[in-house]
Amino acid sequence: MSEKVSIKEIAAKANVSIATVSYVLNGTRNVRPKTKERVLRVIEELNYQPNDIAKSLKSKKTNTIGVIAEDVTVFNVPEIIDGINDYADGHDLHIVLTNLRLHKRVGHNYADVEAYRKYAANAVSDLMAKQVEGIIYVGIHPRDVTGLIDTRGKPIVYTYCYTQNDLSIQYNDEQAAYDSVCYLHDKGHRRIAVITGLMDSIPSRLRFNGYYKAIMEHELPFEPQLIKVGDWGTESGLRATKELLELEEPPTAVLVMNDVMAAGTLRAAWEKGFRVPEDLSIVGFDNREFSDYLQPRLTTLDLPLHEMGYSSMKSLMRLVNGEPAEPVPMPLCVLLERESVASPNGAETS
Amino acid sequence: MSEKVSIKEIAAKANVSIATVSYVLNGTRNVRPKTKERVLRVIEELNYQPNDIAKSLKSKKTNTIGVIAEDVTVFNVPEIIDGINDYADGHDLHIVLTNLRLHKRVGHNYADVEAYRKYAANAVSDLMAKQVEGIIYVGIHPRDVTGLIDTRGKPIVYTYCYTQNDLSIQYNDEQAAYDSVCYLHDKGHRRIAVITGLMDSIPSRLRFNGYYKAIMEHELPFEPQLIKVGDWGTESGLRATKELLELEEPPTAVLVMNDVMAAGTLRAAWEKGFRVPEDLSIVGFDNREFSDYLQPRLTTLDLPLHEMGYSSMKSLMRLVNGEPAEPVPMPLCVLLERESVASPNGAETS
DNA sequence: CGCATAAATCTAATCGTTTATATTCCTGGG
DNA sequence: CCCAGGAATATAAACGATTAGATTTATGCG
Repeated sequence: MSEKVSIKEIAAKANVSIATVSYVLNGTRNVRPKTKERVLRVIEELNYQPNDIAKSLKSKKTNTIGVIAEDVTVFNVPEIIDGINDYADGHDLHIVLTNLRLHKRVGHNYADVEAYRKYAANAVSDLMAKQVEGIIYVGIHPRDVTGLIDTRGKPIVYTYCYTQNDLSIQYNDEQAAYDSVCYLHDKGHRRIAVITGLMDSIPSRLRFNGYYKAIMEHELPFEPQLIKVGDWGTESGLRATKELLELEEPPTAVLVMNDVMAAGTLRAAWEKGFRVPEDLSIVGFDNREFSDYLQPRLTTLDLPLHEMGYSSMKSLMRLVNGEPAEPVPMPLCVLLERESVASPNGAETS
Repeated sequence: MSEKVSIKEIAAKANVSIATVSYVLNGTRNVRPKTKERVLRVIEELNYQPNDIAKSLKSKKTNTIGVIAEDVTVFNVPEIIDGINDYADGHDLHIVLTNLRLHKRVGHNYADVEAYRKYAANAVSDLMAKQVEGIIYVGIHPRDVTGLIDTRGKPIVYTYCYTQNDLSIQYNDEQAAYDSVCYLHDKGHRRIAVITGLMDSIPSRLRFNGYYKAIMEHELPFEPQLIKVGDWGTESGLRATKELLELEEPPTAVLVMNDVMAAGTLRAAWEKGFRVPEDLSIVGFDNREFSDYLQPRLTTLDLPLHEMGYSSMKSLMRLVNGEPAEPVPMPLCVLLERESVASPNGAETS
């Protein structure tokens, strides 16, 4: 009912032209105070609500950006979206969210890019039709998605995944692994093992680089038997840890490349009769919520997800506004010290 | 560059009127095959992309609904959004997501409704301006939000929270608690304790109703010392459980009203030397992801979050289409049997 | 008081579609 | 071969705003 009030009705009732109404609405031009007040009153009376659709049509600006998430239910995505929203809120921007629902549609077979290229393509053309100003693509697992998406020249920024030709925001995996090995070294550890994720994944390799670099720099033993390859699952963490603890000379600390596997590590230690952190120190990765409920509470690396989202939006808006892309420093992980790390056998902190 | 092709350019190049182009695009009227083909070819050549903004302006339909989430980073929200998206995908609908970011803005003080009424109001008027067809409001904690939002007559459906005047989709808390007590009874348990959340929360009360009802129906002991009030936090679960286990006659099973507290229960049992499930059976609530990493893996109630989202959208679209609201059966939780429940002391399953 | 000039307001075109209505083009039967 | 009548297509008016440019109104100064 009150749906139908447009500036035309306002204009009629206030005895001015629609242009004048527009001027008072936007302050685009001077309007005599008397007139302005009159118009404002009518706007109030008629409970006028602006219509952004019409505005967008004329102005060719929608102040809307499209977010394509491969799967919003994956643990890191909501926090990234939160960061995107944070920026959007502060800049009068709106988000059209497209959820590809990859897990539900193609299971865990991310390698089969063709299978969901069409989902992405559909999402993109829908968003284009909606005249979004740009697109943010949120991958669920870090990997190279070059060529997955054609935006026909509209700005796009990727996050949590890699791409060759476009801007992509990803946290510094290598640095994080490096930092945590240094941290363990500082605590006095010398035999530091690592349990990786699947080695065909980019972050596994980057994190391993960080581990390797730190080991070399501190001239610590780099022994193949201290390197275990997991598959990101909790069972693999359990198995790998058991192998480590059965070594003649077991490590005193282990860097585990995600918290899920670290949960398995904890269990293995318990089963083998190793106390954590007294006999074995553990650093996890991801700061999953449950890592704080584990026993002991897990020391782990917090991912800068909010910052990634925020930063993606910021970069995207530069592109949207035609400014040149500027290099974005990689967001850093931060080590959360909780209870799963101690100095080994009464060794003193160096 | 190729941005600017509209049906006008198509019309010109194909030597037809814009109306004809529109007809072939929408199949609204018959078009001679020859003409149709010609138009289609030009569309292809010029790489025409439709403009939904213009379409919406004329047709007064945006096929867009607004989702207001109090906080997308809260564990249950993404799954609800996923359900919303699932419905949207199948019905050519789009989602404008507004994230109120309540945790970040007002901390955990949800009681201070006034503090975020303005956020909600802003979100609503933005969405109205964008001409969404309806709104879904996703609360973060189940509570009554009546009067929080004025949509000026546009359809709105609430989920995960309660409201007096509008439609609200919430799962069946009472039934879930009832079912799990019956399940424990079936397993042979007779002394069944409960650890509630804060008792000023609606789900705590509903779940307690379910517990009470089942206890009464099976004529089980209803003793005050078997009822512990927690605060949803893991520490409170730990404390409450210790008290239970220190009882002269401790319970053989306990229903814990969320998995976070249940993690504390597990820890308490371990500290007190009770084996789970041999000496103490535990049923949690929420099916948080980590409940599967606990030791033993936690038997818990899975929340029908996806269904709630899907169902909210379905109900909303009925309203949008002017159909009468129809009663929606409350989505049900489902008990996931894992490892934290067994029959007590060799008692046999009844 | 009259007029130049500045300030306020209005007119009308436009954005990219849809869709009544008008017009033109075919088709086939007499 | 003509014409009625239906099929195909074109014209033009919306939808609700913005914004040049035209027009009107107010202001100040000689």
